[in-house]
Amino acid sequence: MTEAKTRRRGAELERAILLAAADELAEAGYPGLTMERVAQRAGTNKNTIYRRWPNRAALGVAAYRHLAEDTRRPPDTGTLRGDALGLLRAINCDSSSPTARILRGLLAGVSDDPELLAQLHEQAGDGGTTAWLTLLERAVARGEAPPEARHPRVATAALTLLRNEYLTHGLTTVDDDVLVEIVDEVYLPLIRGRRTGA
Amino acid sequence: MTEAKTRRRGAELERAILLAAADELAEAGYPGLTMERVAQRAGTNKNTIYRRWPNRAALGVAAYRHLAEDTRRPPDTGTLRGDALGLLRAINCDSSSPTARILRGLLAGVSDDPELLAQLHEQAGDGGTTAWLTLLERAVARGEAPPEARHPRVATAALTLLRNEYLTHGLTTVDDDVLVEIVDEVYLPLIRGRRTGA
DNA sequence: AGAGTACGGTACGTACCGTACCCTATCGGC
DNA sequence: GCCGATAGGGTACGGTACGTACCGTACTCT
Repeated sequence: MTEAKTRRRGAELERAILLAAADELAEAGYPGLTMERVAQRAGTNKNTIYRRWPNRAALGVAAYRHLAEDTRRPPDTGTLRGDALGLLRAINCDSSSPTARILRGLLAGVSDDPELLAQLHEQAGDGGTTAWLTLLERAVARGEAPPEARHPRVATAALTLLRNEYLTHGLTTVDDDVLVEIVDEVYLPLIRGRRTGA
Repeated sequence: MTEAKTRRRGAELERAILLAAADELAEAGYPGLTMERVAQRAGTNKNTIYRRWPNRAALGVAAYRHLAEDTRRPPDTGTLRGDALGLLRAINCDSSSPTARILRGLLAGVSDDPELLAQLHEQAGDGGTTAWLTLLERAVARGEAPPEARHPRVATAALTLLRNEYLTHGLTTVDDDVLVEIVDEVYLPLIRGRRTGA
């Protein structure tokens, strides 16, 4: 029936598997990502999957890349506050429903594999560092922030606080009040306070 | 042989189970915490464990309380910088070897149980809020920090950054340089920046 | 056309969760 | 000091999922 088409190979098949895995991740989270279901959904079998990824965790991380497409183009609202809040809201929106749960599961699943954990960190964490830095650059150019503010750990502090909210509270979407609080009570004071001469 | 003693019951048995579970957690992490091993180590059987905790996640969270004894008495060094750094170092020390991995595993394992997640959050996260607030109070009293700094999200910002380091980098112990950077580049500027009139 | 390779199907071994069943030791009341 | 009720101990079981092995088959490349 549906098998009338030609047998897929190589990259095409690999994309199909990753797509199926990403769908399963979105529907059932990492704990619900089973090799058998992925194989069935992709119209293939476990054998083929294990030829490409050594275990479930590796497949999970690879599939996660397809879910967490980096859509972090920093907004340009004219003020640091607006930019920061906009970026947080964008992240909170597209990182909305299942992502936090999936990320928690993956973080646990790759506990014993430093390489996978590094991949995951690059994907979920510091992928956005440059966005935050350019956002700060603009604020510096406007004279709104001191040049000393351009520090990676400072730039991403707001993101770190937001991610902490996801990870420890188990929330899928953070209330907008929290985003405002992070920006007004932490991020902006932090930038202000990095002016030298204090 | 070793069974010559009397059969344990109630609280005594419960403590033995929790102790065994905590040991297993420390040795093999949450993924390695199996009911059978815990039962064997405690000298009992799964039956008895399931009479007390409904599932593995609940047992894991309960056992975690025994591992993460809250030893956060804020140090008193006379400066905010010294206090904050001391508290971070204390946390980094006793939260050293396996705790990050265990916490990652538990966070994932309780994903679908809000009550357990709340327990875990209370234990691992905001249990230290008061310590950070008293630390800030002293700084305010010394005139070293503005009164506006006494805000929960501000007070625990350093802890949040440290925990983020644990969770996303998979590190068991964070390098002291990172602690210094968190305090000097983020925490102290943040406190400074919360002075009004800026 | 033929060798080599990649895919598909399936069955298997292992591990572990959670449950059921039954026996036995201990406790509290009398 | 006996006796039912309760709680602990032992074991076996169903169910699920990971990861592996084996083998037949389609495709590719020369």
